[in-house]
Amino acid sequence: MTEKTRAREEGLHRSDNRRQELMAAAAHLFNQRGYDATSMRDIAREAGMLAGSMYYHFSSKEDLIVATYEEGKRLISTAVLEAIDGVEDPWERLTQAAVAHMNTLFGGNNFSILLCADISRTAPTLRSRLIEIRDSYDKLFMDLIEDLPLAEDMDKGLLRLNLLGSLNWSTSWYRPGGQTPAQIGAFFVKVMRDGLS
Amino acid sequence: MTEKTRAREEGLHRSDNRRQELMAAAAHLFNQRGYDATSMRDIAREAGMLAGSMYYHFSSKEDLIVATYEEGKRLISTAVLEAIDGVEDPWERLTQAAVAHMNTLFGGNNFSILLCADISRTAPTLRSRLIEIRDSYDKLFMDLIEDLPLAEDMDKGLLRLNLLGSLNWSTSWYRPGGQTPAQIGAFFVKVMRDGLS
DNA sequence: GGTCCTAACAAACAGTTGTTATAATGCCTG
DNA sequence: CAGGCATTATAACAACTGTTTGTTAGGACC
Repeated sequence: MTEKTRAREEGLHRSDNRRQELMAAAAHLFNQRGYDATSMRDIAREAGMLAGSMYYHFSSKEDLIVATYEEGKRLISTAVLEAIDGVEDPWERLTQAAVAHMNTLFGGNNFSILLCADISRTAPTLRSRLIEIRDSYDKLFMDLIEDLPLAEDMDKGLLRLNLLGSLNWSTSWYRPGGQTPAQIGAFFVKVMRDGLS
Repeated sequence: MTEKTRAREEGLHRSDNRRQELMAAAAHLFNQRGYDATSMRDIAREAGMLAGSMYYHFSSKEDLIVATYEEGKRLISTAVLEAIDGVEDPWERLTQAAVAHMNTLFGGNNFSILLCADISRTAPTLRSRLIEIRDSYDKLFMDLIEDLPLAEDMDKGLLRLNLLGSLNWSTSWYRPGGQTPAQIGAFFVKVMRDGLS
């Protein structure tokens, strides 16, 4: 009663909970099998409803995909921004960003890791929506690299792709047990800064 | 006549040509849309035959996928081995390998680039077959990095993942017009060697 | 108490999927 | 010319796809 009322006052309906549950189920399956191999029925089953019922919450599979992707961007953006807040040294900022990036990816949240999946093979209409979301996240790293004290002619766009490539590729090989995600992130930045020789 | 005869003597049938054509069509579509979104009918149409007829050449879609993947590994392995042949300096060997890697990926061959697709979301039985193939290619780079003059406690496995991550991730963003694939490959190795500061 | 909104079920839609069995073609050899 | 084999076409299969529709139960609100 009172709970319902409070929820209502905050503009939340019961459907917002179920919506979140659907997104969680979807993100989980998307990570496990990919977008194509995950059917609406699979997602619905994991969330405890039937496929048709999902269309009350999401008007299409594409919209559901975009919603999970956007949630992933929201979570990882927040984490990175918090991590660099107050840090002054440009290299330290990049390091902390990479660490937060990795910690978020492998911290158990099923959403952010979706941002690291290759989307170049998805359907064009979906792809363009996802690209826009990810670009807005990548911009964070672009700014961090822009602030580094580098030679004038250094290709900073290529540097960003260099680092994000290493970091994101980790989603295809990382398994718990060895180096922690934070160590891996810091290591990649350190190698980029200091080199090996 | 004589051509046919010679082909026959070498154990080649007409089907070997068609098999290659099917693999080429498959690789092209796999790159464009991914494995799941590419149907056997799509591949057959591009090769000028009907879906059912493909099963004379490949006993399943999975086998066709594995065949294209393996062909990709064969091509890029050959290119890298040729590139480092005779080169002595360890860093130069790694550089030449990275350059050959990139040149092969973006050199118009539709097979090798398949090796850079994330396969962690494919069906388990297929995945294990693909992993085996790619591992045998990655080993080339493992050896190259093993030969670098590095500190004793340096994690060389992580270095390989660092470099291959950057290189392979390029398949998700590279477009002709800017730096050439060769320049990108050499740049990533140079950054790893010398750092930025 | 009647009305509307929320949320879900149940069933079906038309189209696509990988795959198979069978039949037809066409070329090479004898 | 005949026989056989290599290669393709044809047609169908069961299962699955995203989505739509009609319906229903339960609260909330006037």
